[in-house]
Amino acid sequence: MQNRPLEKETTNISEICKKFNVTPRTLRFYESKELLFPIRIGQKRIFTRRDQARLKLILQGKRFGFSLEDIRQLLNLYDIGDQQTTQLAKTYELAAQRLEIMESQRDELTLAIDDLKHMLKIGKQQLIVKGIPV
Amino acid sequence: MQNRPLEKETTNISEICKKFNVTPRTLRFYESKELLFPIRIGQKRIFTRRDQARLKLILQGKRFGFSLEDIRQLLNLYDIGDQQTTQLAKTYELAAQRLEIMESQRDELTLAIDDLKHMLKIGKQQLIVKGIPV
DNA sequence: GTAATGCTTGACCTTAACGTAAGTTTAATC
DNA sequence: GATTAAACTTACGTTAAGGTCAAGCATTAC
Repeated sequence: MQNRPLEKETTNISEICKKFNVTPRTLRFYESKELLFPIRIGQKRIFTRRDQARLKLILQGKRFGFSLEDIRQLLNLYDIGDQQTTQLAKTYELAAQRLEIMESQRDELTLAIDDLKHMLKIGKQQLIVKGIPV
Repeated sequence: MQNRPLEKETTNISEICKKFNVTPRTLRFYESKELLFPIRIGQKRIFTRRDQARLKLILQGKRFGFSLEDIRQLLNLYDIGDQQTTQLAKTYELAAQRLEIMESQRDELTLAIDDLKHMLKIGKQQLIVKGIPV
């Protein structure tokens, strides 16, 4: 009732690469930057469920143009229970700032989308005038 | 009635730098990449109104993570009247694709914002439990 | 035993978007 | 005419996020 037999808890590097469509180099790079913390069996890396969760967030963060360093700091939010109290307040502050940035970013993106839509409309008319099917 | 005396049509590099908060290097770089086409008086650059309009769009585009090369291609939309018909259709296509990307990007951003808000809520409770003012 | 995998570490390479520094021209001012 | 300020060119430097070898273990496959 408390285990989910179909989800492997840990796995090796090549499985992760397939699953998330990244290269080994990327995973090692993220480890070197302290974004992931695979455990070692001998000298091989084993990625835990926690690593996989973090990786998912890393890739998501990248899509919004966050730097790896930004992401590293944000990931601490997920470890919020483990944090020292002083750190916790700081991390909270960071996240709050980030939220503001993201919201204004979304607003601007919305504006840009409207602009682009407008341009497309004009472009479409041009095409129609010239008798090109669109 | 058809001239706006308060808006200078052309201007030199330092004015542009102030106005748009960029460095001369940036402007020269954009010129080298064929994003801007200042005219030359002797060896000095003179930026036209067209250059300024383009620069505005460049800076806007950058904020959404577009590469300069992407932006260069999108800028062609604004020169739509000058375009060859064949190019026009292609550019339209490019812009339409970009619009889709931007819209899905906004959707994801919205999701990420919600996630982050959720995390902040949790973080806030933690802080309150520990008696830290927030 | 040896061959083929799969994983490892190190080291240097790459691209984008400028920064920065050094030396040169040009225009304006004293 | 000399100085100074603003622009210019050329060219090497920088940072982020990996790519791309090279060389070396360790395990399994025969």
